Amino acid sequence: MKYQKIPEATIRRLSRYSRCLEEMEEKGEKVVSSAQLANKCIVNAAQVRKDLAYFGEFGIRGVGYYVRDLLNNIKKILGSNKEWRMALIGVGNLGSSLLAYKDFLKQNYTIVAAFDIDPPKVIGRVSEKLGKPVEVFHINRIKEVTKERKIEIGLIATPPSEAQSVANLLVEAEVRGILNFAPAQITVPEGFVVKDVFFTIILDNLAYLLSN
Amino acid sequence: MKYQKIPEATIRRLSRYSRCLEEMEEKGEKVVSSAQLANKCIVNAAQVRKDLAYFGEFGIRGVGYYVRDLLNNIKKILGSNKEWRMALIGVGNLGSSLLAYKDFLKQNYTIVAAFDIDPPKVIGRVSEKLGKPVEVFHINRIKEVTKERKIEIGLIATPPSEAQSVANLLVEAEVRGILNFAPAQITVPEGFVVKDVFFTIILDNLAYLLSN
DNA sequence: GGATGTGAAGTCGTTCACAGCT
DNA sequence: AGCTGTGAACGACTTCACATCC
Repeated sequence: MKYQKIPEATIRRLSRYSRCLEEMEEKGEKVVSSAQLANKCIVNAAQVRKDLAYFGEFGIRGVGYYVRDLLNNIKKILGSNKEWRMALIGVGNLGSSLLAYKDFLKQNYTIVAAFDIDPPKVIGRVSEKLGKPVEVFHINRIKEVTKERKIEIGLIATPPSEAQSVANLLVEAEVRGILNFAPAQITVPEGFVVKDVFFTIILDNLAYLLSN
Repeated sequence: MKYQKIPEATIRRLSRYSRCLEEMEEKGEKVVSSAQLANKCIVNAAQVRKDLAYFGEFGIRGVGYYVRDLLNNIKKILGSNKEWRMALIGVGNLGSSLLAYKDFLKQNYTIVAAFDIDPPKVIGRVSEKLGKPVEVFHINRIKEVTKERKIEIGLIATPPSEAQSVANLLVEAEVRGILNFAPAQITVPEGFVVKDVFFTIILDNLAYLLSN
């Protein structure tokens, strides 16, 4: 198949297929058709096949897809087959919630360091994941520590007013991926990636749908 | 303008315009052009005008939009000009994070009750919002309490295995809006609305972009 | 003059329908 | 016979370009 630009929506769906396939594998199911998977994820069967076709041919005509193989392939595509090391910036209200909420992370995403402008005030807080506390450093050690701990993703959980300057620090430290929880528009240079998690937008969306 | 179906994306952008306009209003800016607003939200100026055009004519040709008027109009469209009363179901790890994270909510979204299968174990936990604790009820009182407290939105923060049955209870209690934090596919009847907040999907998306 | 509101064009994503394998 | 893989049709969203109005 010749190259095409891959829609964002396709990537999101792959993530959902991934979760469904994990469930199926646990149940011991060996083979799945695009129709079955589509049904489970509430999408169109052709959509499933097209999504997969962007990346190769993973199925067998007349049969379907081997659950385990497909799962492995999708994880490889998504990059979720590797360990991702993350830093949390801003250990306030939201930040410490994220540290405490161990299910926030699937196995392969780990917070390995945290930063704040006032680390002493928060030194007692820990992640419960694996029972291991997460060290909280002063924000001015961000470059040094991210290097040392091979951090690839930063979680911004500061007040919105600080979000852009924290993003700048992450860019300087060559942390290429940012998950932004602060309700502020932040911009980064080419080659860096920001994904926003704005509860407000989702709630407003819900409010709109409820109001008609 | 004749009726057209309104894209979801338009609604999400309105929410962003809303936040930008609030900032502008605080700064005392009176008038804004579609180009300025677009610039601030990183979208196309025609997009801004088209988004607004779905709902009416809010601008003045040759001038632009009055910040305050536009903001009020957008809030009215979104339904974010009213108070929304919410219930949290599942006061475990994630749930108590949501209770503790007061910035999670803008002024007009309030958690007014929480539910769990084991309320005594969590009775001590409170929301810090306005310093008022949030009462935790046993899940079997959900119908009664949502009625009494006029709850319109439910936040599902249970383990994924319980998400669908909790959704069923909310439907039965005529809570029409659901924000689902549990990584599980849930379905509801016509007339009800579910919005998912899946951190995993967003992280996988980030992982994909970083892996190319 | 200058910015809005909007039909038309363009781009992107989804669904259909069927050829091609197993 | 059955299900995948995919070109083509369709539909949805975005951007352009300009007529319209202040």
